[in-house]
Amino acid sequence: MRFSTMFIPTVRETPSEAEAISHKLMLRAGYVRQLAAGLYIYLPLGLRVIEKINRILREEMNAIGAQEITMPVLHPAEVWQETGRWDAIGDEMFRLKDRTGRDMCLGMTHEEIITWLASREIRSYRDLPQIWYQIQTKLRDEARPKSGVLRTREFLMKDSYSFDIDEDGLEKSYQLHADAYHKIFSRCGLKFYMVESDPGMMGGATAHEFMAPSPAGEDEVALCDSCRYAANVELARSTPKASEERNWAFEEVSTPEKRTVQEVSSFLNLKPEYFIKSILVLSNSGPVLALVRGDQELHEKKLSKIIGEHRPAHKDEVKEILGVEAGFIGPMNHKIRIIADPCLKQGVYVSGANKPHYHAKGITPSKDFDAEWHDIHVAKADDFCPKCNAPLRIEHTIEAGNIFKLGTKYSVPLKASYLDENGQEKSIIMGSYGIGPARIAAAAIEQNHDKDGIIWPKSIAPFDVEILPLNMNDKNTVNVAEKLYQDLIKKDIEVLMDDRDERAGVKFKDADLIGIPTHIVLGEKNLKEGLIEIKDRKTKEAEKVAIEEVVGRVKDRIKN
RNA sequence: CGGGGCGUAGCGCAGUCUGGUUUAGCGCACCUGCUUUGGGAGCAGGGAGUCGGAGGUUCAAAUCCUCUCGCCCCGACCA
Repeated sequence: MRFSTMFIPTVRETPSEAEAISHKLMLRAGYVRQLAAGLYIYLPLGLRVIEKINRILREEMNAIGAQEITMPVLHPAEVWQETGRWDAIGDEMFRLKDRTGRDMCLGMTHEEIITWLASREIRSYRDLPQIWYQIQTKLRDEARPKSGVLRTREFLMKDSYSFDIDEDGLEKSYQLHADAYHKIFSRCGLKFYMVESDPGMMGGATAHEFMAPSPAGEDEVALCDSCRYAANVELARSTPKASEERNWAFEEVSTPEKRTVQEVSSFLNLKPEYFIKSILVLSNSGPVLALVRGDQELHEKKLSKIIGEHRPAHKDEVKEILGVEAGFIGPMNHKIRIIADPCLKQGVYVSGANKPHYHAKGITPSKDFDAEWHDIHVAKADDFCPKCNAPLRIEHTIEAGNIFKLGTKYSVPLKASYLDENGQEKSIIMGSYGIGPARIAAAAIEQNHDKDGIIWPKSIAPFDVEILPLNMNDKNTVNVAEKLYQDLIKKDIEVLMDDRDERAGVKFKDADLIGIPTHIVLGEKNLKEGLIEIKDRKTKEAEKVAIEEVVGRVKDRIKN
C-alpha cells in the first residue's frame, strides 16, 4: 500500500482522554478513533492488525479440529430465560424489544445460542465430540469502559464451545484449547501466563485465564517462579509469612481515638502483622465476624464461598450487634459466627478490646476466642506459594483469553442431550473458550513500545516492511523505491511505502510511531553508491545493503 | 452506582478565581506562494470557534447561579 493514498491519520499530540500507553499510541499512530465511551472505530491500520490476529486464531482453532460458524448478535430473550441468565444478569446486558414488543437482547456471549443449536442438531454419541467457534462481536453495557480498546462495550471475541459425551472428553477438549492458546499467544509475540481463575457466573469447576503482564492490566495474578503455581488473586491461595514470636500477657491498653490497624499500629509502635483485623459482615444467615491479620486484606470472594452473599456492616449496625463502636471491636466474647484466617492460629495478637478507646494486647486465638478456620485473605507479594512454599510475586496483567469447563450448566436447561451406546439419554458436557483480539493487540503494544512509538511483533504487524524514500523530488530515489515496492509485493511481502512528499524527519517519526518492524530507507547519497539501508524498528540498527540484495535480506528478516 | 477531574477551532492548551481591557487568544495541523529537503523545516499570507447544551442573574456572561449532556481517572461491578 502507498502511504499517500492509505488513510493513516497520525497525530503529534496525544488526545487528552488517553491514559494507557496502548490507547495513546493507537490514537496517535492512526489505528483507531473513539466514537463514544467504549466504542471504537478501527481504521485501516488497526483493522489489518486485527485481521492478522484473527488469521492466527483461525489457523490454530482449525488445527485442533474446531469448525467456524457465525451466530447472530441479536438474540431472543427466551433462550436466555431458559438458562436463567436473563434475570441473573443485570444492567450489563443490552436489552431491547422488536416491533412486536418481543424481548430481545444483544449478545454478551453465546453459550445460550450455541447450546440451542446443539440441542436441536446433536442426537447421538456418534455426533460427538464437536468444537464450534466464531469470531463475533459481543456487546456488554460495561459499568466502566476504560483504557482504550482494553475494556469496551462492543468488542470482537473468538469464542469456541466444545461438546463431549463425558468428563474425559471435556478434559481432552479443554487441553486442546489450552495448547492452542499457548500457540496463539506465542505466535502473537506476547509474554503471557496461564493462571487458575475463578469460574464465576460461567459455572463449572475449572477455569484458566491467559494473562499478558502489563501495568495497564486490571487483573492481578500471584506467581511462583519455583513451581510455576499461577493464579488470579481472585482465588490465589498463599501462606503468609509467620510473624515473630511474642510473649505478651493479656492486658488492655488505652488507644484514644485510634481505630484503624494503621492508627493503632503506629500509636503502639507495633507492626500491623501483630494485629487481628475484625470485620463485621451481614450475610443472609446473620452477622459474621471475619478475622484476618492486620497486614492482610479480607478476600470478599473467598468469604462468599463460605458464608454466601454478604456486605460489610454499617457503623450503627456494628454497635447494635456487637455493642461496641467500629474500630474497637475484638474477637472475644461474641455469640456470633466467627471465620478466621488460618495464619492467626499461631501467635498472640492485639485487637479491639470491645470497649471504646481500648485495645487488648496478648490475645491468644483458640484460647480467647473460637473460630472456624478458612483461607479468607488476599494473597500478596512475599507471601509463600501454597504448593512449594517459595515466595510469590504479584503482577498486573491483561486478561487476553480464558477457558472454562462448563459441564452441563447450559446443556441441562436447554436440553442439549444425546443417546449413548446403550440408548440412554445424557446431557452433553460443554466447555467455553474465549480470546479478545483487541486485547491481544493492545497487550502487544503495552509490552512492545518505546518513546517513539509502537514496536509490533512481526506476526501481527500491519505490514512486514515500510519503504521510506526520503526525497520524493529525486527521480532516482523514486525509481528505485518503486521497483523495490513491486519486487517485494511479487515476493508476497506486505509493504507500506511512504510515498508522501514529506520531509525525511516526518517520515522517520511516523514510521517509528506506526511501528512496522522493518524499515527500508532510501537516501539520495547512499543510492548514488548503490546502497540502501535496512533498519530494525526495535533496535534502530541499520545495515547498508546493495540495492539488488535488499529483497533477499528483507525476506530473511521476515522469516526470523 | 459513589468519589474526583475536564469540556474554548481538527488536536494540545491559555483565558474562568476577580463579569467589561478580546472582533475570544496561542502552539500544532490545514490551505496558497517562495525557499528548504537524513529525525515532526523557514518566511509571508489565509481559512476555521453557536466557548458542550438549556435556563437564569446582570446594562453586560467563556467567566457568576441552577439544571442537563458528554468524556477521562479512582472505587464498586464485570458471564
